[in-house]
Amino acid sequence: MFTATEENYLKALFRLGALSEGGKGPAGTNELALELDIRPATVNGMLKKLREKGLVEQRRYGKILLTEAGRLHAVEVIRKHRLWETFLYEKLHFTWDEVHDVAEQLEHIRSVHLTDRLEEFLGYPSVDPHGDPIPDKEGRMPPEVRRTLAESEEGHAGRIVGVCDNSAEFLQYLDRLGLSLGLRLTITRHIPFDGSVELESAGIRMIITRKVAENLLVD
Amino acid sequence: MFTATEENYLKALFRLGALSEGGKGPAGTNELALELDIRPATVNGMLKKLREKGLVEQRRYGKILLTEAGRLHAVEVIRKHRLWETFLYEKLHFTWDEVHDVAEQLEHIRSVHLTDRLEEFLGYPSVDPHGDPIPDKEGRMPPEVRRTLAESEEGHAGRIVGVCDNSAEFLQYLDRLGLSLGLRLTITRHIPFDGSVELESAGIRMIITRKVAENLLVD
DNA sequence: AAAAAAAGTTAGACTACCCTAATAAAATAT
DNA sequence: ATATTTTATTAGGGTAGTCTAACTTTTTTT
Ligand SMILES: [Mn+2]
Ligand SMILES: [Mn+2]
Ligand SMILES: [Mn+2]
Ligand SMILES: [Mn+2]
Repeated sequence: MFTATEENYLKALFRLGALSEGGKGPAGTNELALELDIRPATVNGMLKKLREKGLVEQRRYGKILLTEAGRLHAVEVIRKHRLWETFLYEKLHFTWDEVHDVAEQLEHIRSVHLTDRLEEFLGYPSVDPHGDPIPDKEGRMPPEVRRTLAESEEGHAGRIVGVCDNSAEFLQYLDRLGLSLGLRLTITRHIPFDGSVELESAGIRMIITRKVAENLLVD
Repeated sequence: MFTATEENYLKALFRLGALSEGGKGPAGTNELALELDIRPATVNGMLKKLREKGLVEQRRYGKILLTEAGRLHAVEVIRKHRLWETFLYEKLHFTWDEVHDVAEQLEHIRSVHLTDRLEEFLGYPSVDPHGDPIPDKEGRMPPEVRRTLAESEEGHAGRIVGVCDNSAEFLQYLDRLGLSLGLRLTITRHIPFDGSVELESAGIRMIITRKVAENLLVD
């Protein structure tokens, strides 16, 4: 039905929020090209195909919107990606910085039966190893209404429920800092000087940079 | 390193026994084309590339032999294929006629770490759901010295340890006959008239056609 | 409103993989 | 030893996906 390449374009558009509602709004050719690390000229050609397949809507020189069919398929690929990441993490004991690259391949395996059995085998998980929600079979995904640590007020207590940046670089840094999903913490102070955030967890006080705080989600 | 297409060519050559020793000997272009269901002209072009990559040896108008590098990679792909089939069968409860098609996709996922962890997760299985041996990390595969039911003598008692034909059509037929891997049976009679084989298993007598008998392996 | 910058498109080329039709070489049969 | 058949190769063409360089349209700045 769809090639791995087409699926990656759809996923990138979804990530950029190219939805008629709920998202950041339509994306542009250059923006999409940047996201995919592919040249705009190439993206332009692929968009023609995606339009013809009814997966995106775009007027000449205009912005790109995912159609309902496009959105549904993007979510299906994201569902597979996150289920595979969960499998790698829970069953094969990959670390959370190792799962993404392999899931990037596994997400393109075509077999509805496989996806559903995998989901069952994993016990119908609701989030992947990075705290991202896993869409259900019908493409429903719980809306993410999570605040970053940077925008939570002083005194707030909660758990780390997700990360915004899934790069191995960032995740390994978190491991080094001793920060992982589910960790309970309290924000003790926002430091005005450089935006650093002071927090306390399990009786230990620590300071993280603003950049780290912006990429951590808390409940 | 290698594309999925290249891997399928190597696997087909291995299946045809294009080894310098142990196999049926070198394969021809047409034979390989038939195996892959691709036209000889196309195969001819791909062979040029495989030669340049040092995976096969072939003189102009000559037969095709896998090099050591080619053989090793073919076995690596077969290893992945059989491990995935085992995973689908053991963990996701696929039936033995459903596993092959999905494994045909999964075998091309690139990650040595994944293969090794999967093998560990499965408990280092020695055979896949069809009784075919699973090569180890170093590419060693126990030689298959198994006899078909058709060539075993009357009175022989043993277990079904494998099938020659992995098609869903054949495997579903076996299910219908109540024949599965590990089943103990005794050959009671070879019927000269049409080559059918009469056998007895768990106190039940049954007759299978010659074609079925030729595709069942016993120990 | 004109100039400059940014965004989007077109043209032409390349690799990977596939095809059919025609041709050349090798193997087999007469 | 030819003739026939089989096998292998070449020539030319197609789709998918990528690139660079040049060009056009839209947006932003002055
Ligand atoms: Mn991921
Ligand atoms: Mn992908
Ligand atoms: Mn198989
Ligand atoms: Mn394959």
